[in-house]
Amino acid sequence: MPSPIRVALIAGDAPLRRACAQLLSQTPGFSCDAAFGSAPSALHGIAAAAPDVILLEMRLPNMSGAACIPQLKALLPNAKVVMLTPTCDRDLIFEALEKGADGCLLQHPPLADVLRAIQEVHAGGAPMSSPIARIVVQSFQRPRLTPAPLKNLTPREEAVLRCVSQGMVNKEIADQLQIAIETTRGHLKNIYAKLQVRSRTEAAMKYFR
Amino acid sequence: MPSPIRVALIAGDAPLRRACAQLLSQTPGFSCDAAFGSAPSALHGIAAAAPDVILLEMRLPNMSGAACIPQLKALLPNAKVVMLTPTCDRDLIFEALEKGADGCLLQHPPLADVLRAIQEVHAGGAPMSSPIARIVVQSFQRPRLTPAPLKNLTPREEAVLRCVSQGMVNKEIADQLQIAIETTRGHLKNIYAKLQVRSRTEAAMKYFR
DNA sequence: TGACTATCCCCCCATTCGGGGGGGGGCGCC
DNA sequence: GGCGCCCCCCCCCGAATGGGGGGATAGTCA
Repeated sequence: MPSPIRVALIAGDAPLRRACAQLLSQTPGFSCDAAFGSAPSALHGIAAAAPDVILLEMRLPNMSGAACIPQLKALLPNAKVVMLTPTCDRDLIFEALEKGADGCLLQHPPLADVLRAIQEVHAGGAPMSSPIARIVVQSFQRPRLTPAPLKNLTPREEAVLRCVSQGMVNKEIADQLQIAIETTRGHLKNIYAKLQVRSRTEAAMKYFR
Repeated sequence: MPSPIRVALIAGDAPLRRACAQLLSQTPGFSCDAAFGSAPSALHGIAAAAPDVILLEMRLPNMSGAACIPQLKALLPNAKVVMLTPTCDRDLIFEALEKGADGCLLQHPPLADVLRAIQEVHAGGAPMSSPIARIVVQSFQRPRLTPAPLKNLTPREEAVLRCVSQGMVNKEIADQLQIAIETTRGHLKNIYAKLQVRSRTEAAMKYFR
């Protein structure tokens, strides 16, 4: 029989913490080795518990849960971090993932799912509650939702704009595209008009938003 | 009893197609209304089947599966698309998600998971096989590997740069930050030096890489 | 055939930009 | 107290930019 998955809890919400701890202690294959109510106490004591998986509540007193992920990862490079979020707030989720969270669950509804999520993250997966997974997947689609407004650019104009977005000046663009500087400027004027902007920087930002 | 989830299959791999179709037909709550071996035949006949969920193999003869997602979505705006991918190729996965896939499964191992994935995607989730979810989550972490090079900017310089990246000209930045134009220019000079760039556009692109 | 568009090139002109100087005052550190 | 850094302001100057004209060629489409 494999050794249990060692889990640590960091949650300001005491009932949640107790419920998780109890669940983990009572379920074969899991052990709850540490539970903390705040980020500082966790950062101070968690190394001793050496957990495989850390359940981390997003909203902690004094400190965002996401903010302490890097420090947790520094202390325990091999531990997996699963966030518990009260809401589907995009910014919250993205911040946590960017900081290095390995999974992200809604903390409200089914605590039973937590067990499967722990197994999954421990096995190298990235468990996410359905609504969160949806948000994450949609974040890939958004960049493509607005190709139309600048798709009325002609191929040549697009090429010019691509050069602009690489920081080239008009002369460099002209050389690159083998055209006269005046032609480059002509294309740029059209681009500005079509994109409703006044400067190359604005155009570049629209191109690479 | 709810009506079954109507599923359509698009897969060049005949054994896979047969296995899925059989599984779906035999499981209560699901129905397999259409199965196609290629993208063109699917695009031609799928509207009649009006599926709720489309299982789409990534590698199709003549055409990438991802490439036909937009057309499928155009034909059936409410249908959810779940990709079946033979490998964990990053580019393949990201392409599919960007084109509008709602979920992504490894096609090899457990066909049983397909049923849960169909339910999940139909309920508004975004089912992903563990390794794929992991890749997706990790894609959020990489962008943060390079915040340092421009973190040596002072707070004021960062504010100026943020304004620049919104397309503002020096005068507007000065007004916004309540400073003189010459001060704005001074900050900009420092920013260019620190970021090793020669123009506001280049700086803006580095800021919002 | 004419209308339309994309692509290319040229002119002028006022403004802005980038790069180079020069200051000052404030704050923290050694 | 000196030193470094940040923040603020000013000068000059040449080049780049944006906005306004103009026109030429070629291809598509009705």
